[in-house]
This record gives sequence, structure tokens and C-alpha cells, in this order.
Amino acid sequence: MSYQLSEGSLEIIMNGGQYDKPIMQVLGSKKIQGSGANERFRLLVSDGKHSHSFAMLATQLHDKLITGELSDYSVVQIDRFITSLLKMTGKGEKRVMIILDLTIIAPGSQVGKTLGTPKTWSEETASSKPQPQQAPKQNHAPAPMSMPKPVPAPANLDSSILNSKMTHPIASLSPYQNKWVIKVRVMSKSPIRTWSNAKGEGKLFSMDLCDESGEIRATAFKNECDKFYDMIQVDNVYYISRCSLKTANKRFSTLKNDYEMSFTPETVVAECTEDTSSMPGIQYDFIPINKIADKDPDTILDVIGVCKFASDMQELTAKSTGRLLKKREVTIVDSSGGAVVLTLWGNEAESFDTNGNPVIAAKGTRISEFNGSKSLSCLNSTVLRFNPDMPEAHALRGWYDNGGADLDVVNISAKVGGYSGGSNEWITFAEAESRQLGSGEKGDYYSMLGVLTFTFSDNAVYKACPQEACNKKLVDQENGLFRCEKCNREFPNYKYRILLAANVSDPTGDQRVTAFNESAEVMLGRSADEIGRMFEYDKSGYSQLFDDVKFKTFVFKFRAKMETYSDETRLKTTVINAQPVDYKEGNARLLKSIKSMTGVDV
DNA sequence: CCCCCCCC
Repeated sequence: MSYQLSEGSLEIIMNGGQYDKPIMQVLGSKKIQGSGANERFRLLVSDGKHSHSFAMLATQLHDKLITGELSDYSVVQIDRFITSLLKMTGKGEKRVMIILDLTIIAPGSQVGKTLGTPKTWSEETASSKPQPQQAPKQNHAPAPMSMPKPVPAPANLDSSILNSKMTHPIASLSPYQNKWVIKVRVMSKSPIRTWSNAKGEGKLFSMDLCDESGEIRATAFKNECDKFYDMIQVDNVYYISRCSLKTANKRFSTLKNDYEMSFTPETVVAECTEDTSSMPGIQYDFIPINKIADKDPDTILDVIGVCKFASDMQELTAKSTGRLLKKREVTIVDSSGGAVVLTLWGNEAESFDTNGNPVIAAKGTRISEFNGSKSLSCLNSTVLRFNPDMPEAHALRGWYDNGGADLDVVNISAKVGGYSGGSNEWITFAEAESRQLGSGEKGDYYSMLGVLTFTFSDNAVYKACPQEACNKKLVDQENGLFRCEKCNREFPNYKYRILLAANVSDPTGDQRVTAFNESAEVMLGRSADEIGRMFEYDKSGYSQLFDDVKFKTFVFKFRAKMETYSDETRLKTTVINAQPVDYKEGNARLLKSIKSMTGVDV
């Protein structure tokens, strides 16, 4: 078996030229710094003619080396790379190649030897030769850069860096080398946050930056926070230089970078005003909503869905910190048939506009679990986009507007048992529907303020087994005796019980419900015994009773569950409890609700 | 230099 390496490609690349997907051989690898998360590997690669050891492996490819998939003598196709000129202390410049993506063509064990007789490539070799120029193509090479007017002061910029007409890839940044300019897109920007602890107090904001080679978080404290907060805008591209780098604490960052940066008083930021379309935008890795249920709590993920329902904004005080929080729960659906609640906080909760069922793309939301059901919660670093101009969003819009809106969905955030939210919160029929209450195995309970709009008097009362624990309907033997099939006994006596079918309405909808004896007695305002007697001896009083209760308001507790009768599955809602309204309590709830909707203290 | 990401 013979392998064809891209002879001469190294020379072109190391002189700053372009070469599309060169085939090279790995001859060695060396860990150059750190351990664990700080690991970085340098590779010795050969194109058969030359070899050089200034190739670095992007961190996301480390696994290939660690698992041995990539080893000495492996033949690889370098699918994506960038080169970067690094200033070496006292040694001029050195070009390094950062391998961003590769395909293994043959494992090292299979190749087993050095191909060709590569000579060590050196800077001298490079400078002694004319710069080979392949026709520019694709976007592999460092983009030629014309520096915009530096902001705020040109004197702050290292002119040698700027004049080098190149920028450094994020993947090449390290604490050991501070002369660089990066050209980055801002993926997200946190709100300004203040802190106060034993070491002092201050304020900060952080931003997540990306370029072709990777991503990194930058934080601006105190003066720099004030200086740059307004200038830095999400989605814009900036040239940034003179930050300090330190090891990132993986506990607090999910970015794929071993380092993070802090702005310093010397930091210079200049907006890139040229065409930035070649710069990567925000990269999403969307998970279908129905797959979220299988993921562990605290997983960070990207999701896109159509807003089917949004709660009003609520204000609440965090018990632990005493902080005033604003939150809004948005239920999103996608064509996977899943629905999930996404919780927005702060300004995003406040300004969210539910009109038109917007498509929401969210990058970096976190799964939270409460009372056994999962939902998504936004973090400060979460990127939210409403109706973004992207294929996934257009596809979802089309799906939703052409029937998707009416499809049944499984809401993975549906409450599992217990009263809704474990609280005595009053919800509406619309919310019950949106939360998919009743779709689970166990049935769901919720409370609401509802109006009894109709009660069905037919078959509302029946003669039940007189045994205390048995309420079975008796069969009239027509001989003065009544038979209970359950107790397998005949009785001369019976007790009346109510089984009431009714309609309940609220401002958002209505629902056919069934009420059993105790709650039906409350709704009708008479005992089952009285109602039974009226049924037997006072037909007009009996029907008047059912008329009289129309439009009475109650606080209901319902149990909702899907049930199937003769091949037809429908939501069955049972009255667990009905109580007359305590208007003092009811008004307190309304005031609270008005306050949360308007922010007005009433 | 932060490291909180909330609540039911």
C-alpha cells in the first residue's frame, strides 16, 4: 500500500500561502504545556519533502491523539487549518500551523514508517526562497487585514503587530505570549454585574468571542467594564489586543478553551468595519426538543422552537440572596413533537414579546429539574435570537404555520403529579392546555377560578350501595330490593349519591368536567340526600336547582388525565374539590397578579 | 479581581 503525500505543500503553507486539504504524515507529537485541561500538543508533520514541528493541534482534536487514533506515522488529510506568525522573544517571527480539523487516511500502525525522506524545514529555508503564491482561494489563509482607525488612541496599539497585516487565531493565544491582535465576533455579552466580598467590590461584564479557530471568554472589570460595555455589541466583529490571559476555570465556563482573558487598562478594542461575512457567526448545535428529556440536569445545550405559550412576567425575591428576580416561562415546541419550558430572566423576561408565536433560537441554555420534570433556563451567557434568519428557523415557521401549531406535543416540562407547581397557584385553562396537563401517566392536578356555566341534571343522582366503603350504583330488582354487584348483596335501603357532569369556563376557555358526590354537593348547594328526594318527589324543584347554580363562581381543584373510551381518547377532567370564592383571598391574588403584570404596586 | 445564573 502506498500513500501519496502532498509534496511541497508544507513549503507553501509555511510561507503563508494556501493549500487545499494537504495530505501529510505525522512523525511525532509532543506535549508542550500543562496537563489536563491545559494540555497542548505540537506535531511533527511531513509532506514527504519537508517536515516541521510547528504544527499545533486544536484542543478539540486532542482526543484523537490521546486515544491513539492519531499516532506516529499516521497519514492524514488536513481538512482545515490556519497559520499564524508568532513573535518569538529575541528570535524574530515564527509561523505556526494550527490544525483545526483532519481526517485520518491511514493509521500509523498500518503505515509503520516514514514516507519519503523529508528534510527539516526551517525559517532560513523559507526566507531564502521567493514567496510562493498560489491563487487565493477559500478561506484558509489569514484574511488580509486593513486595520480600522484604532480606538481610542493609535498610540496604544503595538504598531508592529498592526503592520504585520495579520491577526492571531484565538487557538494560538496563551499566557506566554502577549503580542497579538485577534479578530473576533462577539457571541454573547452578559449584563453588568456587581460584586462585593471580603476582597473588595467592583463590577464586571463578560463576553464570549469566537473566530475560525475557536472561542474564548473575556471579562472586563471596573474601569474597563464602564469603558467597553456600550461599545461591545453582540454579533459585531472587533480587533482586540493587549488583554491578559489566564487558565480558565472549567467549573464556570463551557467554552472550548483552556484560557480566558481579562481586559486591562492597556486593552485596545476596535470595531471591524470591513466585510465580516467570512467570520464565523454563532454556531448552534440544536437538540430536538423531545431528546431533552433524556439529558442530565445541568446539561448545557442549544435549542430552537416556536413559542406556543408564554406566561406573564413574574417578579419574585430569591430566598437565598434576597435579590429581586424577573422571570417568564416560555413554552416552545418543534417538529420533534416535544415541548419544553424555557425560563427567561431579567430584561429578557421583561421585554419578551409573545405576539406572532416567534421562533426562538437559544444557545447555551441549561437543563434544570424541579419536581421530577425538566425545563430549560437561560444563563447570562445564553444567546437568544427571535425569528433569526436561518434555515432551521424558517423551516420551523413553515411547520408551525402549516399545522404544527395544532399537533399534539409531549411537554417534557409537564408537572408530574401534585398540585400544579406544587403550589396553590391558580392557573387558566389556556395554561393548563399549554402545560399539557393531563398528558402524563399519573394525571395532573391544578387549581383555578372558574364559572359553572352548565350542569347536566339528567342522571345526576343515583341510588348507591348503603355500605359505608361502597358507592356502587345499585340495580333495582323491582321487588323492593336493590342489588350491589360489587358487594354481591341485595339491600332494602340505599343512599343517594351525585355524579355531576358540568361545564366550567374561565376567560381563556372551557372544559367539560365530572364532579363526584362531595364536590357536587358544594356546587349544587344541597346534600345528596336532599337532591335525591327532590329528584323523586319535586321534579320542578330539582330542575330549578340545576338552573340556579348556573354562573356561580368556584375555586376548583381539578385532576386532568387522558382516558380512552371505545377507541376515543380524550382529556378527562375531574373535580377534586370545589369551594365558594373567598373574596378577600381572591382579591389578594388578583392584586398580586396585576402587580406582576404591570409592575404597579396596587 | 467574578465564579451568581436565581423561583416554584
